[in-house]
Amino acid sequence: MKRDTKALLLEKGLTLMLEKGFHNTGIQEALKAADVPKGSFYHFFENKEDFGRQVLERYSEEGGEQAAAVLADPAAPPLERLRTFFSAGCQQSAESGYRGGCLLGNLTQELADQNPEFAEILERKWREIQTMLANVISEAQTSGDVHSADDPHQLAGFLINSWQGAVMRAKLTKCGEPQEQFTRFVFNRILA
Amino acid sequence: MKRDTKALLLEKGLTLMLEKGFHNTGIQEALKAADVPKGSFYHFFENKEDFGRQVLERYSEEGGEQAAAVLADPAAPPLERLRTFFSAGCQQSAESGYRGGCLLGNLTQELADQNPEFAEILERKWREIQTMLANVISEAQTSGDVHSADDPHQLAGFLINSWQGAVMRAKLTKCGEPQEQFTRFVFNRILA
DNA sequence: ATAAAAATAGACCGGTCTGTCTAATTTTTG
DNA sequence: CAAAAATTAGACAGACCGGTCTATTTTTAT
Repeated sequence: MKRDTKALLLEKGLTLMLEKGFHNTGIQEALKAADVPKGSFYHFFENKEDFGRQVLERYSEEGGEQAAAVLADPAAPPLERLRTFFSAGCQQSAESGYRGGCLLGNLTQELADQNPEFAEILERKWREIQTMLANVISEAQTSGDVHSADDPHQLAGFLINSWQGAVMRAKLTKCGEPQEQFTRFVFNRILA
Repeated sequence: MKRDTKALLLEKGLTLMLEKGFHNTGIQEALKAADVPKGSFYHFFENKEDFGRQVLERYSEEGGEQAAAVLADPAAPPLERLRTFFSAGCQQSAESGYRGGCLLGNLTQELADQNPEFAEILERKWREIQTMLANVISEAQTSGDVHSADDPHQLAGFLINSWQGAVMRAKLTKCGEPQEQFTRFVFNRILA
């Protein structure tokens, strides 16, 4: 039984695309990192775009599961789940040395204007997260943990967009301050 | 008297890099757009990185002047200046058809992990904006327009990062909602 | 065991990339 | 006007890009 070549390629591709972006990541580069010949690549993937799509799919599935495990956890009160969600993000950024950031954010910035099909996928992913957040906010509102009477979906949109801005700035400054600042303002001034 | 070739190249380069990013913009492409031969490019610029730096410099100088004109306008009360600043951003995004976004944000996302020298320049630019915002916030606090007693520089950081997240999402959805949402939450829930 | 299918292997193609080089031309300056 | 400097001109180089193609090897199914 041998190692799954396709999964290995997706894994290496994820690492590379996270740090270097889509255009600046070469197929040969991923191939070399995985020690796999070119023939295999075009056996498993149609072309580079297909590869990128699958890398994104894999990333967002994994991230989505993680997020769902936190945000839909019935054992914790909704506001605490929100805190856990964002502090997990802070932790992950720190663990990676503030490199790479968020693939969803990176590809959005790079491809939103360049590739309509990709853009559609990306927007769908954002909405998935936004919906998860909106549900928790809604719960927190009915439970009284959150006093803001804002529309949950709008508030969720504001949070996820703002958060992404903080992640980007953290990638630039290589420190946790932007994300921690975000957390502080959100939980002390907006929710709460 | 002939048109300044260097300025023309920078102009075309800005347009291209705004929409396509740094790596995905070719020198030949900019040359063709400006109808200028290659010899001129390497006469005016050391290399592609130098070109990118100068494009960024030109963009941020112009943007900085615009921002300063609004944020440091002694004729308007500080809170109103803040409103004007962000609503001008909304308007510019709309006018461009939500294409391109913000060069500072785009290059940050693309180059933060790739080019330390570039990263340093970018962070300096962000801090310039952040400082301008912090000054207005500070004014608004002492004038009583803003009740939040948060540290102006931290609040300014939160605002500019969040705003950038909204700009990115707007570029993806091709609509003004993210930025308008940002404005609503900031002025109704955080300031005010 | 054997036929069919899946996966591996890498040479090769046309195109594009950044960057170099020499020469011609234009502009400026003494 | 002439010498010097600035600019324009574009062929060329070498590397790398995504993608194709044929052949071989490995695995699976009968």
